[in-house]
Amino acid sequence: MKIVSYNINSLRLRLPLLKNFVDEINPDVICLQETKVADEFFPHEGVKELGFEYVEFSGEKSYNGVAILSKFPLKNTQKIDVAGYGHKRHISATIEFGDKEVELHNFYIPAGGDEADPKINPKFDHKLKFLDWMVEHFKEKQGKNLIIVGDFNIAPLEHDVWSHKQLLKVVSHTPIEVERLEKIRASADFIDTHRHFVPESEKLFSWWSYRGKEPFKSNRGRRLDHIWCSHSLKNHMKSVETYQNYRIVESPSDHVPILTHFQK
DNA sequence: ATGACGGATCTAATCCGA
Repeated sequence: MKIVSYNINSLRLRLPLLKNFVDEINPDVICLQETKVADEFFPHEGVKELGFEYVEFSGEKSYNGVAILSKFPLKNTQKIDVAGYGHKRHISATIEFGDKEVELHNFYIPAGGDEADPKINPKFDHKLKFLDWMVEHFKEKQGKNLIIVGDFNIAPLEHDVWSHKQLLKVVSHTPIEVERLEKIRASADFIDTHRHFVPESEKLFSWWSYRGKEPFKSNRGRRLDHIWCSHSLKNHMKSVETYQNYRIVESPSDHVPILTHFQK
């Protein structure tokens, strides 16, 4: 089972790009973030042409929005208004994987604004509340088969950013966020699937700013997108991919698709 | 490198991302 997480930054605009990706990679499940489309305008036809029979989504106009496209049935779909802000940033479903029932959660964690201080920056306060909610939520789910993916908007490790020193005070890499993320990871003993396969000493990015014409020239990227699984799936992990070339296609998202291949 | 870009929206100039 190939599971993809992709912050697509407008599903309708990038349907052709997504089609290319699906034709090239043939994933079984795609979790999208920043679909930027209200549910009544969801592009059903275009998505159907991608070849996914099971589609669930939770969107809003202009901002946020998440979706799961799957070749396997999606059961018990849930859309949670995390921390009560009314944003469409979560969708989950249960998928059968061999003899296991896997609970798949797709998150678009708030970016958090500019200032890493919840007292003066309501967006950072929102981000921390969102992360705290996740800690409590997954504490209750210990022992389940879990896969949680998405744009977490946090690059936790030194080599998840282009310059650890220069980004220590930049939202996405501040110690306060990184500690919260580690709490979530510990809450249900998750494995960071990409770092399971890619050594921590190796730079690994999934996002590059739109500013600057050639993102790989300076390579000032960050690893903001993640696929985690519970230990019960550890022996099923086969490989991971980060499709960096999708940052330099025509009209790219500022994020690239990432993939984890689980085998039965 | 706190924005030089890019997306969506009451198609102009504004909000937002990270």
